[in-house]
Amino acid sequence: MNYNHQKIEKKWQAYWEKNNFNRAEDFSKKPKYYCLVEFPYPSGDGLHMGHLRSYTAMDIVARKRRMEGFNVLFPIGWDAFGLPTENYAIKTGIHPKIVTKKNTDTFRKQLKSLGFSFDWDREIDTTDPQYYKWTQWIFLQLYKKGLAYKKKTTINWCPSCKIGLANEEAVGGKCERCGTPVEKKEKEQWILKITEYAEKLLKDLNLVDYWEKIKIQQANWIGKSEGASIDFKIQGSSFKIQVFTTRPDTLYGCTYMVLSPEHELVQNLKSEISNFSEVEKYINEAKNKSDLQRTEEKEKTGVELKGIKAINPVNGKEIPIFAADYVLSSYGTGAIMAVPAHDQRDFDFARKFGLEIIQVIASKSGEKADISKKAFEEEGTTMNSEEFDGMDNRKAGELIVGKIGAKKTVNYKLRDWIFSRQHYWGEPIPIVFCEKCGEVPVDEKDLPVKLPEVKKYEPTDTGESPLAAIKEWVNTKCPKCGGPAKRETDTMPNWAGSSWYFLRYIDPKNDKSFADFKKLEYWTPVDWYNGGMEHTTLHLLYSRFWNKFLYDIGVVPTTEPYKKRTSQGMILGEGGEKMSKSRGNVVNPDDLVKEFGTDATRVYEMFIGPFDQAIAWDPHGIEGASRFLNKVWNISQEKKISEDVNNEEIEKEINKAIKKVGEDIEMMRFNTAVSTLMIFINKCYELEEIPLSVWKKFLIILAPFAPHISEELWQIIGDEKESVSKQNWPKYDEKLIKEDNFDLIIQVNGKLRHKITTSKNISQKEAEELALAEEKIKNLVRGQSIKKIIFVKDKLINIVL
RNA sequence: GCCCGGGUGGCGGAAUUGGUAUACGCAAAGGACUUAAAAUCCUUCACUCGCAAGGGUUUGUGGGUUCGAGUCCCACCCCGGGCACCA
Repeated sequence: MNYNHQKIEKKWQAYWEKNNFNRAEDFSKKPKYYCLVEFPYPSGDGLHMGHLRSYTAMDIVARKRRMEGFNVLFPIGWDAFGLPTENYAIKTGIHPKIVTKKNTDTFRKQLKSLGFSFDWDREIDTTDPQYYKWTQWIFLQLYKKGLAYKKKTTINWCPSCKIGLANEEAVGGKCERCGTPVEKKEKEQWILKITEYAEKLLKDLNLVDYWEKIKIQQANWIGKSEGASIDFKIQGSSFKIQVFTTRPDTLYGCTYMVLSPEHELVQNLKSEISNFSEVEKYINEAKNKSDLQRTEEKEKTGVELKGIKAINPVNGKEIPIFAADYVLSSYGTGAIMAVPAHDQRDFDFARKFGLEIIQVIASKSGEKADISKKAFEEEGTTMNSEEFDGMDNRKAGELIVGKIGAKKTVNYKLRDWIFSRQHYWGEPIPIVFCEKCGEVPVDEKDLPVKLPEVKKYEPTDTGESPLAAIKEWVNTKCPKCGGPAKRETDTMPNWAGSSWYFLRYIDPKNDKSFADFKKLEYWTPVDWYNGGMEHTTLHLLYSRFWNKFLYDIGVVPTTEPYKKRTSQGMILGEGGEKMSKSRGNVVNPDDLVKEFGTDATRVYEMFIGPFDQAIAWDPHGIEGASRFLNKVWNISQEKKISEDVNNEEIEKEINKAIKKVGEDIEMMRFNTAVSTLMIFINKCYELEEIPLSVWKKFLIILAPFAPHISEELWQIIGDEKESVSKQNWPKYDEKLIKEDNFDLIIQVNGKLRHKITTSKNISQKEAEELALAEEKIKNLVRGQSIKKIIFVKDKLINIVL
């Protein structure tokens, strides 16, 4: 018989909600536990399977923590600013606010139908002016500390959509929306100085318990490299070229220099450069190249700056200077010392332009590494380096830095965060421009700067935000002098609201500050944060940065926002491809809930495979989860479950299951936790009678996975007043888990030949006697001499002939 | 190119420190119940030789260490993810 999941699930969801089961209590005497999942972007498509995987996992953790006696905060909200909503508004003319409202209503209904134990009293929405008021407030604090500044930079420009795109919106050099190759355009942009925190963001990874791969990805993104800053004089000029290098040991092999096309020295030296028109032509070509073209090009290009020479500081040699776009203006000093013998890119360039290649590092063994076909980039022993010859190259590097009086420096790949977007549906940046006073921040008491009502959301031809067209909004008064001023019309990126949302959950209705400090002290840091791997670099880094900044100005109590970070793998479509509408392989959670029930959906989501790996959806797989729950139901209907029943065997099994399921949840090995529950139920199925205490323990450990059916069956037992969710997580008895007997494996020459059940703790001698007494083993050993015997206690005996 | 993962039956996957490979689930086949179907229950199910008892082979490929390797070491191949002219 199948149980009626629809009826049961609705019943208990209503019960939990009515009785405030999931409410987190500020300042409770219980120990606190803050479980966090990434809040969804409420798209028109509704919840997808990825949300389910992450939310189910953390819901299991949250429910287990409550049973363990913690005061749990498990909140949810909406990261609702974003392009799809804006695009929809452009297409339909419906205000993004209305679209957002509709979508969040759908999401809320879906999330509730799945029985997630969120504290709905703390629901937040980044597009709510009462929320983004504080996003703007944080921006102003950054501004006041000089961490937000305006600068002309090249942005990604989509000529078809006529809009500036963030790097993350220019996927593979193409516009995310229309696929047109992205061009470059110069524009004044707001930028946040995240690089100021590069070292802290890197170093403090030691303070947190993130999965190792997440730490590695963060560290790679920050990309610290240590080296030296070296000045090269320009012959007959007061200008110098400063370079950053990680290989000062190769300085004797530096045979030319390269400036990035955008380097200011190229312009400064205009009058000295004899072929300037040629140089200018090259620079303009480079500028107009898209990122796509620039990376697709295999051949190196460049042009020599004729008429000027640089001087290698270590030996006074004159060397030529080039401008080439393989040198990036955005990393280091935008200029390099080129060592073609020991850097493949320089090697390629030198070959093309017929430049000198001097080998200065030999391989460790001393022989000259072959540099006829490619550069030798490994460590080794110095050569052609005057007094530094024959040394370990790293040591020589130190000495060379000393000789020329260069400085040791550090560089990061991490770039400052471009914070401006030319969109409507984002937080307005709270700055005005006064004719007299210049750039002036909006007064904090005037926050929020609300988005104005508009009729059209199309971007303008000039690349400005649609807000620029709203004259009555743009024209304002200067907060300083009261004179005429204009508002900043750019808005903030999506990442803004999500950089601090975990703080707002702590005090979501506060209108005096973004959150009360005492409450922050009680709840922070987030104890466990789970989310997608795709947010490891940007979102995770941005929110760590904001939290660190807020810590530094004394408004949050912890330097790191998240104690622990884990990540779920993607749920793929049936064939192992990404789920997408165009492929038609999207699985809708609503259908699953309707057909199989929430509990079965949750159980299968967890059983489907290792949590951190990508897994293809199997439409039949969920039937297994559904059958399992039906079995659980049927046991409660058909078997005798009573206090009068005793069964040591099943007692042992439940203790094993408690241990395994508990440990598996902590390690996010949900698939084996579910399999443990299944094994236990299969054992019960063979019995006629089950001890009541055992059955109760089972329902408790089942509850985090399948909370609805567990509640119903708990109620059917009828002798407990409180819900199963209010029970204590059971303890297992180590003594009961221990087996008295075990299967002794008997191997001959390492091959399994026989096994016998015997009592634990037998000695090697006893085991030998047992093994050699077996007829089968006797036959195998007969006529040969025993060389040695390996004995592993309580496991095996191996007879080597 | 670099950095992370991963490769085990027809499929998703299990397998503490090296110690019974293939748990659990799906699919499949046979059977029971049923007028029939669904549901449920029972049985079989890595490959292979054999009537059977029993034997041989097997964790991407090739080597190695070991009494013993899915697990450790070396080389290589393939797949997924991230970064990518970062000096």
